[in-house]
Amino acid sequence: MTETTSLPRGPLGTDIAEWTRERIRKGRLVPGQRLVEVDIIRQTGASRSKVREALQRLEGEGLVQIDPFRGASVRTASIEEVRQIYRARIALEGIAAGDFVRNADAGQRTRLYELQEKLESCVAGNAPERFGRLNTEWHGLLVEGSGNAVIADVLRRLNVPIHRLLFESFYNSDRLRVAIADHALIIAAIEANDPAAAEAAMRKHIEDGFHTLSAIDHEVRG
Amino acid sequence: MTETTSLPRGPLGTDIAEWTRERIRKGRLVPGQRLVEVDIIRQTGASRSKVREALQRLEGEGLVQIDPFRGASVRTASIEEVRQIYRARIALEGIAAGDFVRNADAGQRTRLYELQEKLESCVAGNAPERFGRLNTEWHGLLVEGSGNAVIADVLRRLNVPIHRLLFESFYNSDRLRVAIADHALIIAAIEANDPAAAEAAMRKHIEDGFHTLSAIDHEVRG
DNA sequence: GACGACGAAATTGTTGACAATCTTGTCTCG
DNA sequence: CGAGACAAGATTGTCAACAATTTCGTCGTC
Repeated sequence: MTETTSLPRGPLGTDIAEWTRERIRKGRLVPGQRLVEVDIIRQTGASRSKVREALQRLEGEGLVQIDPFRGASVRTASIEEVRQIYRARIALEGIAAGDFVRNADAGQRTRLYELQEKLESCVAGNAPERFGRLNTEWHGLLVEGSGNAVIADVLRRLNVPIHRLLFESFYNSDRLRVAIADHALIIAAIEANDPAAAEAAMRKHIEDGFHTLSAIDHEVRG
Repeated sequence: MTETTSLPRGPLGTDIAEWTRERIRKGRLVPGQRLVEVDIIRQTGASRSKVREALQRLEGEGLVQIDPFRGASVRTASIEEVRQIYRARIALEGIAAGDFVRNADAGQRTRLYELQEKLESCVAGNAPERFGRLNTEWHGLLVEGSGNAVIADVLRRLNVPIHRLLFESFYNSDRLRVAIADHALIIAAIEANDPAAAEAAMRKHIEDGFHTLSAIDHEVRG
């Protein structure tokens, strides 16, 4: 009896968490905004237990902050925290790039190259939204090819809190060109079977990304 | 009215989580063992809501696994997952060692040296239990000195699932001597103000640690 | 004795009601 | 007009009862 299709059950706690996560990502919920349980219940149809479970889950991920008797609110990530997150990304995606060289199979390499070509097509078409999605996919595929699910999981959690910033104006066409050139360097190291070079190129790529983000932040906040 | 001492409240959800976490660490709860809610209620005096909240929190940390209508059980970490965790530690503690050289103040450096001396005294006294605690403290201080709270948090979560293995027979006197020699190399790089060397030494240290652990595991499981 | 159906006990999932606390609007007094 | 006291409403925290599901022992049949 493994038949579990179309059970008349409401959404699970993880579903609510995912739903809220996505709303934060899309900028629908801004930092500091309070997440009232009843509102989420109305909009999702879930029970209060599930909503509370979801909010606690999101607190564990660092996405929201829960104060006693004041509920959950979208947490604001300071530029200093973003810097620390990027430092962690440098370490983790760096080693993942090296491990991609060591562990990725032919299919994964091919898919990486294909994604790179799609990314390049975005420059001409000037499609920053599409670039964002493909870029996330590119980085995700690289980590997947490294064969390390633990690192993949940690990175997923680290990346979420800064998606809001990305939606500001991160992907202007200058940054697009630089990012694609960085990717090309990483791919060259992969094709040359040089883990150390791949790691170094990835580190530089992410560090540059932070510098761009930092400049934008400095500009926005005055 | 910030006076909140001695509120007549039962233990919080986080307290129960901490309590359970500690029991898993100490080996009191073995992998696969089921965590029955009523038992935890009896032993801690907390309400069921709190216990369930705690278990969900622990699931988020990857310490326990929750199946529908079957409850929570201590999750087993395969040797492959441990390998992936160590790979992440290599990346994160490596970069933290480099950042310690860049960011740590004089007091943190001094404390690191003092801890190293205490660790050395454990070799003569043959006190593996004390060594374990001091070693955790040493690594914690190093990450703290790197000035990166995000990395510190990620590492705290990563380290928990393998504490069980450590209690088997990781800290025999041979391993003690090797670990202390590794630490000495890292400290030398710190004193020489050489971030790259500190990172490289830390990477080697953790990689050796995994090889030791892997050998023990291979031996134990036949 | 092995195997499967059956049912009671144990365990987890869900809901709703109530208590504790915060928030907001209003009123009074200076 | 502004500041503080007060009360009503809104929101979250807690708990206990009930429903759904699994687990385990028992019994009957082959």
